[in-house]
Amino acid sequence: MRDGFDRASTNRIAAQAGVSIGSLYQYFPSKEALVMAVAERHNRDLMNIVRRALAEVAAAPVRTGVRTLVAAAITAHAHDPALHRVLSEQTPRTGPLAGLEPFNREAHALLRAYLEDHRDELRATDLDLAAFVCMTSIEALTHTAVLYRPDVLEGPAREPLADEATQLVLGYLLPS
Amino acid sequence: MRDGFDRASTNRIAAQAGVSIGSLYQYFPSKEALVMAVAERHNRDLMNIVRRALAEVAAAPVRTGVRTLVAAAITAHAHDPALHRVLSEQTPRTGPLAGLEPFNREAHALLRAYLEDHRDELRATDLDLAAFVCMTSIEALTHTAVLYRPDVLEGPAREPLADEATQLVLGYLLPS
DNA sequence: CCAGAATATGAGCGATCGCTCGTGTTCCAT
DNA sequence: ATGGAACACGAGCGATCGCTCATATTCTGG
Repeated sequence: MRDGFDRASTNRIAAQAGVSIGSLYQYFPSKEALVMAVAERHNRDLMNIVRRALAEVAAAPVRTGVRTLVAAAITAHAHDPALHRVLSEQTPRTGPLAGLEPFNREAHALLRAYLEDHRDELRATDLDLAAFVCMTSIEALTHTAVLYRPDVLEGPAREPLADEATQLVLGYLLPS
Repeated sequence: MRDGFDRASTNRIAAQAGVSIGSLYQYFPSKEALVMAVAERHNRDLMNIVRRALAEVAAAPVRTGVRTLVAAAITAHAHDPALHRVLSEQTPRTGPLAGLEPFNREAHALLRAYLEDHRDELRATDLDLAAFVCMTSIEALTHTAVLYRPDVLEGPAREPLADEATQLVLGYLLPS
């Protein structure tokens, strides 16, 4: 039964970190604060990858930009996958840890801004909805692939999944 | 901190069910078994929806069939969303509850079989990968929408999300 | 009506949790 | 060298967990 957050008891965390629980509680007022600190650092790392990628493609057309964004999503998910899995699958959206939501919000807002800058290349009109569809699809594909299907990340083609995800999103965004 | 499985203590479950814990443990040998029973019933319900939808579209072309499959995915996710969220987000993929994976496996296999029956309509060649991409995308879109974006399920258009998801998948599957 | 089987009950056991606090140790200005 | 601030320590508190078991209640065939 116990897994994720609950497997990480404060005593175990302290032992693993090589300090006593007493010391641990001098730096973090509660287990919740400790988890928040870990989660926020992780999310900051991820957002840096996302922001850098979006800045990099800001001037690039959607047709080539999406590929870069997909690659960035894979890179982001490959960054400490075990931690990412626990945080994304076990963080309650309600309750004291709900503050992690802004990460998704910002990524969504940034992607929407990029799409709006390139709206003349796109088929869709509701760019908020389009950004939601792209974000969710890319996130799910890379997330699932990194955690459960590492085989599709390095196949006969160099990166089959990245190619497919790019196809998926471009076929959706661009006019046919 | 406590949420999901851990918020549901055996004593609370028993009280909520209107029986004593003693009685509860006459029917389920452990909390794990109880959770498994709940999860299996839920997954059976979902698989029935998926199987029925795939049987219904078996002879239909991809262009019209995908829309039905997307609708089925939304229906499935709308079936007890709170339970679905706990099961899908908090069930550890490793450990004693790992037995829930076959659900995804079967759905993936069924979709792949459908795609193979219609391979002459499709652009892709690796239908296993294509099934993975479609499953993951549709699942993520409907899952996220039902749980966190109910607004995109009933907008100005009758079902904006269903339309977008169908566009996404068809644009990916069909030759341009 | 009754014996025994089947079922229901909940106090409480041992384990584990997050966390406290009295104590020991290290460091540095004087 | 010394006194005090800052830091580290871990035994153990109170709460809660999953679960047991001695006991009470209900059902059923003769």
